[in-house]
Amino acid sequence: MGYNGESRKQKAAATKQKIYDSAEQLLGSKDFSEISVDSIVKTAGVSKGSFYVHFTSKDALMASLMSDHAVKLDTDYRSFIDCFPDNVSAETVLLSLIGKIVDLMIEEIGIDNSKAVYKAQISKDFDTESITNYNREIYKMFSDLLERGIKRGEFKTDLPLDMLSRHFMMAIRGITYEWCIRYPEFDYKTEALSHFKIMLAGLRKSAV
Amino acid sequence: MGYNGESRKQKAAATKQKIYDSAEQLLGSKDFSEISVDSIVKTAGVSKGSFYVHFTSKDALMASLMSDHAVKLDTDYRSFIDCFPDNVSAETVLLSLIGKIVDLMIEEIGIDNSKAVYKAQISKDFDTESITNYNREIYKMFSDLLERGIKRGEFKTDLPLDMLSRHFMMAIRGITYEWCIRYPEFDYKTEALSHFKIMLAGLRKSAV
Amino acid sequence: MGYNGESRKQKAAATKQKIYDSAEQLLGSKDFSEISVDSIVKTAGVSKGSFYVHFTSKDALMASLMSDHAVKLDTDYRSFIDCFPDNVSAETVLLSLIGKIVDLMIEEIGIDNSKAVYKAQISKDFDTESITNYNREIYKMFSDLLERGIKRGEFKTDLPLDMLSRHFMMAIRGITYEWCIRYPEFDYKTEALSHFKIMLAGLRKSAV
Amino acid sequence: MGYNGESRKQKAAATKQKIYDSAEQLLGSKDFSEISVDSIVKTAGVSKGSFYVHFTSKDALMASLMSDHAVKLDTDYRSFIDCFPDNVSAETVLLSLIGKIVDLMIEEIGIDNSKAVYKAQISKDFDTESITNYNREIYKMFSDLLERGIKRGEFKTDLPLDMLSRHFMMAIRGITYEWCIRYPEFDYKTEALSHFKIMLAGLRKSAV
DNA sequence: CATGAATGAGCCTTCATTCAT
DNA sequence: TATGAATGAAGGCTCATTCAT
Repeated sequence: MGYNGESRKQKAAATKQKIYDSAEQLLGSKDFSEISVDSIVKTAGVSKGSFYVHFTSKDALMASLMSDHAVKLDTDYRSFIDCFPDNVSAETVLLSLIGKIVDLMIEEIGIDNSKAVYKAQISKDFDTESITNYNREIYKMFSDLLERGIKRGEFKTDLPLDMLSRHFMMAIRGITYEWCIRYPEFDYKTEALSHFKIMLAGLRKSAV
Repeated sequence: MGYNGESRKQKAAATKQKIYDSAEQLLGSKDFSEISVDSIVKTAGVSKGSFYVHFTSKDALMASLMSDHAVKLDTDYRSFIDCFPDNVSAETVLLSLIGKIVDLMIEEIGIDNSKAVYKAQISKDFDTESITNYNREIYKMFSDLLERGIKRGEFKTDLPLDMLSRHFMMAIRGITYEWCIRYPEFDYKTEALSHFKIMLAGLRKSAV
Repeated sequence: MGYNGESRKQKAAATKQKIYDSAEQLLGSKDFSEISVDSIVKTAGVSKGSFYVHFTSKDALMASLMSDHAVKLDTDYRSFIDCFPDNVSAETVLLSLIGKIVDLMIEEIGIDNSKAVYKAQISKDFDTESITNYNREIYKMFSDLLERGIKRGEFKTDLPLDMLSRHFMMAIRGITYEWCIRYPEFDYKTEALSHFKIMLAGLRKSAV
Repeated sequence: MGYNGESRKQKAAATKQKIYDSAEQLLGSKDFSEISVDSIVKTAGVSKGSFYVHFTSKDALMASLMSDHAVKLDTDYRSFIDCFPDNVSAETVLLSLIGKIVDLMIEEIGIDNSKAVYKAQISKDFDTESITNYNREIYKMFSDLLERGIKRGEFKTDLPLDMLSRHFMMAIRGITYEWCIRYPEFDYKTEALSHFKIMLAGLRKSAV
């Protein structure tokens, strides 16, 4: 019986994962509102009833999906930043982080999920709290690096730190949005680096 | 009879406008795909049949909505730019244009239509040609002003003009997106001006 | 004023005719239930209101259409029959009539109207009295010719005249139905003549 | 659980049958295009959603309806023919087959389904492949019997076998069509037998 | 846990008809 | 007569969700 229970748990987890994976896969080629529970369970090869055993609703699944990505990204970013020695300039680390963000967006998230996220945030299709939290984390990283740069005299600015970070957030978002709507012609990484070079130049000898 | 004919036409136009306005209003609180023709005609207080008398489809109405705004904005921007005397610095005009864009977004388009537009572009729910045209126009204005600034020696940069303009487009988009998802807490105009001051500073004594 | 009244009448008649012609034209390429009043008035270039000025309903127009064809055909058949001299054998006239019927079906009615008629009779889409009358007329012609043939000793049969005529009606109908569903591969005329040769042979030396 | 599963399947099958039967029933009094899914489910006493659980579309249901009848008829005809001893004349078997066809049309198919079939074939409302197959089967039976008759010297004819069979098909169709539009006054069986007696007489001592 | 039949509101669109002008 | 805007009932179909087994 104990064994049986274990087996059932494993099976249940497997079922949940199958649904999860299928949803992610479908989200790749379609829009949130275009994906039906039917299509998810069909792709997963499970019954519709199973879906509602593991997820309270379609929205809940989507929110869960987002959350997982966000957590993964947070971890990746943090460990990326932590690898830089202290003597590296804030500007260098910031540009590296931009590059890393772009890399992960392309490789980990993918264009379709990115679109989904950007749409979701605007239309509040489902709970986007996890995304918001995730943004807060990136925001904090920008903030830390900018603070370090200011303390070291790399940057000069009259703007408060949180506003400055927000500008960085908005910039990366603008570029990513452009990527979403101009894909695949848009050279995401080149544009991002180029864009932030302008911004960082504006901070170096600031007249703001 | 001439008068009567006029009266009927007026009534018809009024009906069309009612539908139009209702759609715009609903687009505020909801997503395009969440708005039903039913809800539009109910809000407008007309029959569903009337909807299809005046618009060939739901998509057509939405496209029409977008197009009208775009045309109006183009005109406004152009006449705004043309008002500046030649001796005004490109930086001043650029910052003024940013301010003007923000003003029009807030007053003419409104937060809800803005959301709709941003979503529409990502999901290609319907024909976004008018939006594309509109963007092309703003892009051209940025390009013209930046070119003038470079010729006059205000800006120094190694970047080609079209890339520079694109960075401006992306920046304004990033800020507007932020406004869309942070409304009403977000101070759209202040953030926009502040942001572009950084970017323009980055162009003034360029190390890019 | 008198002239004016005349002019209006003419105009009205013209409008009616335009509607009429358009309906006929559309009936050529589409099915009765697939033709909308909208499409008719659009083709005719008149308003929808006009349609209901001249026809009480869509059904009424269709019935009228059928009736006109039927009357025209009746006249054609009768005058065709009357052209034969008395000394021509009944069999010859009968076969000629079959040929004539086929010719008129192909040239005057057309495959699409034929289909429409055959469908209409079964589903009673609209008033088919005119068709029934038309059939009665053909029936009468068959009856007359068969009677003549029997009187002259061409045919021998125990069957009553009306039953015999009905068999002819059914046969021509079966062949026409086949034409309707096998068009354009089906050789209507050849098949029809061949079919009736068998039937007439069955009457010549009857064991029925 | 095994039993329960069976019970569920049975219930599902019952629902499908209810929908099926309702469609058949409605097809009696109305035209295919006049029957709505709404009316079917209302008659069946199930939800509209259920309809689409069991049938992929309205067309699919209709095609299924046709197909089932056709398969049943094919089987019936064949076993009927096979019962005759070899020494029975082809004419006798042919007339018996006509009688059998009429019997089955009246008892198994019914006037309403017959109408539906005849309409369907003309308007190609839905997939009529099953009907075509069914016709092919009857056609083959006619062909086999006629061939036997010719070989035995019962029939003499210059016409090729396939044309002869087609004439039989057209004849039975013409009579059935008459039944469809003259029901209930029309004596289907009597007329059919009488008709084919004429045709067979025409083949016995052929002058064709 | 797993199943999948059942639900019914909702979707966009079409259409014959009416009626004020 | 002529117009065409207005109507609202259908139309076929989808879909997230429930629940008995």
